[in-house]
Amino acid sequence: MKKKVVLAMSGGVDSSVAAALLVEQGYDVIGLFMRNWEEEDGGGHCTAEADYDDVKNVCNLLNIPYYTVNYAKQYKDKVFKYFLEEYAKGRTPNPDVLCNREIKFGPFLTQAYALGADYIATGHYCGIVRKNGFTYLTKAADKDKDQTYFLNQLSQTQLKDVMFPLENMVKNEVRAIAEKYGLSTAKKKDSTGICFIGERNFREFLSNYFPNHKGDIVTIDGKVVGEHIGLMYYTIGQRRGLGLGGEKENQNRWFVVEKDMTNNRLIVSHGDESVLDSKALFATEINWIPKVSEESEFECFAKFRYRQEEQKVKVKLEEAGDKAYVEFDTLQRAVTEGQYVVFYNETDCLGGGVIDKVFK
RNA sequence: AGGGGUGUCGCCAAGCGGUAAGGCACUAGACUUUGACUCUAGUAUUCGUAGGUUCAAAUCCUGCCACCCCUG
Repeated sequence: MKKKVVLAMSGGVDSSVAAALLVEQGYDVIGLFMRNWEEEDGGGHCTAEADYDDVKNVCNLLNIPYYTVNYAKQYKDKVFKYFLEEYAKGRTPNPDVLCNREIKFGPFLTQAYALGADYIATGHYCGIVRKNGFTYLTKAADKDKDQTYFLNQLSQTQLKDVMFPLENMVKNEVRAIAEKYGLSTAKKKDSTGICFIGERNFREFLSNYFPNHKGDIVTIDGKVVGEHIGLMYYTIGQRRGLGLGGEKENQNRWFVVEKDMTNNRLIVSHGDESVLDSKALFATEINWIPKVSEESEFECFAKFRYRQEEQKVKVKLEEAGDKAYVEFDTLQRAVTEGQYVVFYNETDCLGGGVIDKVFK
């Protein structure tokens, strides 16, 4: 009896190739397409349609069944609500980390099991290893595409039956396989932007949810140099979008140093960037994979944002590992509250948590 | 009212008779399953304005306008 795998298909190359590989490996594959975002601003919801068309094409070519599910409500309640709340607090959230925890490995998992899945698969670039009764999340073979950062919040239960068919693949190979199979997605551009919402003018998008609350842009010394359109539109270390020109004595680019929520002021500087450096952070809501360390203090590596080199850090656990102080080996630029700190050793993703406070 | 100074792209700012540097902003791409960062490219037929001198003016001359100082 063939093992049944339910695969999350987005209509991109990665999940398309994952489907082909699973079929090749002799699994009984079912494709599931998620539609989690209802357009509210009139604009084209045609992308989701086009993506679903690709899913259909690929599934028909591979001769596997496919279904579509809609978790727009769950997405809104569990991901988007948090996203807006965080912005309202002046933080910079990472909705995609939650999207994985709450949707792709939430209702989707349930649905997959309901369809009789033995395994659940996605087109993520990351690996999975099972030993000693635990499931480990490992880094992808393609170091450049590694997506473990976004999966740092997954529990053992969620990972239990997960497969990542692309774990040993490099992007080029994936493209090549797509070509070989003649998949309609072979040359499709990688999708970017917030998961399910897609790439868009971020400022314009946020403006649908927040009133413009203008205020002063001031330098560290308190000199007013401009006007901002609302603090939620900016994030620490940001340069573009400030609209600030050069000054006679200092022609360097301006950047955001801090968001003063109480006074509705955006603090900026230019030139010396060391004001953005920090030496430690305090993280909350930490999820450890596969389980919390037995030592309350240890060294490992960490990333403070996706696509960053891993940094050497020292972790000091608090509250049974739910929270932690993380000290950096070297100063880090623009570590931002609301983002995730994700821990690694040489081979595995050890989990991660929300950056709640940053220490300079 | 008198004396001095300044007016070059949204912001700074070179140029000072030979046919508009540069930086920042901005725009567009690249990169990217968050937001950022980063990278590449583009961006003044025109120099406050009206005349004049000259083969040739942002650069010289004159009037006017605006702004900034100082003196009353």
